[in-house]
Amino acid sequence: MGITIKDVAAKAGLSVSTVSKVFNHYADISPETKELVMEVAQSIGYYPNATARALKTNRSYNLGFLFDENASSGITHPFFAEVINAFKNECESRGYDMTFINRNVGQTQMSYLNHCRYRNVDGVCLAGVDFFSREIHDLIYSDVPSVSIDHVFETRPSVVSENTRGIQDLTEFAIQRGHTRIAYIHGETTSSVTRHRITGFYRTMTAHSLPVPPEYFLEGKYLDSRRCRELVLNLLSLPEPPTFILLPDDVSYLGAIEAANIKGRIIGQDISFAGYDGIQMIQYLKPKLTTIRQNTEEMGKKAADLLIDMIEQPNTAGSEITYITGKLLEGKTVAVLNG
Amino acid sequence: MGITIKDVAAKAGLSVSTVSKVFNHYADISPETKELVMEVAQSIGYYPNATARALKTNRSYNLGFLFDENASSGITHPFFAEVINAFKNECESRGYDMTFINRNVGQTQMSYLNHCRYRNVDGVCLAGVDFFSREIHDLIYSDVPSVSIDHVFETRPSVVSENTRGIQDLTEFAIQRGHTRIAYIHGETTSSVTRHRITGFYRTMTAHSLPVPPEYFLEGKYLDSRRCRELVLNLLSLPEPPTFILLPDDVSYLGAIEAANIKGRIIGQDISFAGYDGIQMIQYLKPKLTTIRQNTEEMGKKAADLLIDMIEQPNTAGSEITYITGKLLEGKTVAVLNG
DNA sequence: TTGACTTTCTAAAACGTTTTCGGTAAGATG
DNA sequence: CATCTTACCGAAAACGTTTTAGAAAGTCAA
Repeated sequence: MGITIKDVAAKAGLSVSTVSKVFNHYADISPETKELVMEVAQSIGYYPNATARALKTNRSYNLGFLFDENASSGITHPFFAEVINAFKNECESRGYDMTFINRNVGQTQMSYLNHCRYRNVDGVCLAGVDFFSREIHDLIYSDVPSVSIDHVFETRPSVVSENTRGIQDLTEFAIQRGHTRIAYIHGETTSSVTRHRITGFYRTMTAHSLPVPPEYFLEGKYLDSRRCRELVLNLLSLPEPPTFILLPDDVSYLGAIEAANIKGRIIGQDISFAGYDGIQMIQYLKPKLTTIRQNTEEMGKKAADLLIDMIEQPNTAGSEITYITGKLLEGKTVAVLNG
Repeated sequence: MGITIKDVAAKAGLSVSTVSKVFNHYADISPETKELVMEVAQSIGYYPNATARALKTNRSYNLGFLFDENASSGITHPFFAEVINAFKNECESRGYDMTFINRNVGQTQMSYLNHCRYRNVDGVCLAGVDFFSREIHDLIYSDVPSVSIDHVFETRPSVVSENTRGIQDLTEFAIQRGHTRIAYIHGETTSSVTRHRITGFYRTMTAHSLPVPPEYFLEGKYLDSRRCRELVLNLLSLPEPPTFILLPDDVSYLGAIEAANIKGRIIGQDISFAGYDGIQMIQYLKPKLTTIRQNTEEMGKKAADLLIDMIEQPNTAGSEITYITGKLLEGKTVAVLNG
């Protein structure tokens, strides 16, 4: 069909092997031959075929990205979109392409592991999945190189954002400004991200000998502003409402604003909020949200680098954990009570 | 390395050809043999290798997605993210995977066309690129099947959202509510999307014999709320400011809100706005934005279907244009002047 | 001149499939 | 019983590469 290495060989009057060697930078090729081959290749528009190459070398230069199996938000998720984008950019600059790994390929169901094998990906990056499922387990403990984001497996490298630290900073920030009645609407406890954040929260509160009454500690959902709205309404209806509320994430702030309006509270005065993620679009809201800006750029890039390093130097592959620190973005949503 | 068809053949006591035929649903296989092969394959965890298959059949079951070459927003773009997600989901349910096509694979620059050939994609979908560039031209007029979103090439099928209609509806909506001083901050004129929208705007204004003074017609930028803020400020500082402003898109509304606040205008009373896209997150803002909700789900799905149909039935491949109609979402940002 | 290196190239096998073309055996037909 | 079908299976070539092992020709020292 297309132009193959044979065409180049024929036109250059050389063997296929020689042409191949030129493209793979072998040493035993004279400069003249090299130049000739390149010229001919250029002139007839030859480009090596990745599939054929992959078949022979068992290297596809294709990386899998596995995330969000329930596909509720998918690529649309503002936080993951940024991470994926950074991952993709780093892949590309290192010569790899990226393919999404999923379970339903056509009619037939396929395990993640099989999908990886089927596509011959050189490695796979996991983010935002159910890290405790059997399927993920099978994949992680298989021979396909992998790296996980915001979850650590003992045998694989991982990139995790310092969630404990982030919530600690936020809580500390509130306390420094005189808040003592601090509530936390956290995300789903099934994820380790949430558990780390909860740890950070309790740790800080305890350090300052502040109580956390059970009605101040609620399970919310990530990215669900409607649910957040309800929970904030509940909190504000309490006989003794909190003065500061930690939200699951930035998107939840949309619901929090509504709840505050309904209750006639002025944000940053009568009630204080903090989010998590540092999503660009949310930062445009008034009042500007105090939050932790996650370094998504770094997370995606680092994940790609770890994965590719592992692929290219399998001997040096470890299971290191790379911590990415977020940054507290001070907005206008936190009242100063001890002015 | 992995488990191959040979292993299955050996264990089942059959030839490689027979096993292959089972997996490709050939007719000349007895039910018993079929079952045996499936059983053995299952038991040793065999899955056909897509690369080998691709090499032989010249079909990779892999689709390229090409978008946003300058990578400014990339996958992060709220509108494209939704389209891509829908495209991806439809691909998957029809048995295809998706790979992003770009230009910089490793150190070496590679044309889009070469990247497609290199990866052996069965087809490619284009969205949000510079449709007038040479590179895109080369790709579109090559033999690799393609479909474009929001731009039409005569020789290829395309999916376009009814942009002219959308702006028409919005403008009409404003006029019906008594607005006559209507300004339009449009996006970059390099895209045909913008040009269609502009057509819709002028057409409606002219139909109602309403003037469009030059100072009411400004070139903004998509997704740039800061720039929008400046332009809205300018408009509101005019001796005779407009009462209604069409914004480039929903994200721009963030800037518009700021500008209105600065100028002390109450949105939906003193000044009216309309956006475009219908992005979920923006809909949570107060006051709720009147906008056109683009049917991104349908756009992505349809693009995938067109592309796959073209690949699977090349004879029936046409160059039809599929129009996707948006839906006017009535918010609270438009004042009624003729109440 | 000879042997030992170097340098540069090539032949051929291999990667894991698909697919064409036959082949064999069993059953059907006369 | 001989022949024709039919149903099922396999051998082998091919897809476009990479890579190993070695061949051919040139260089150089003794």
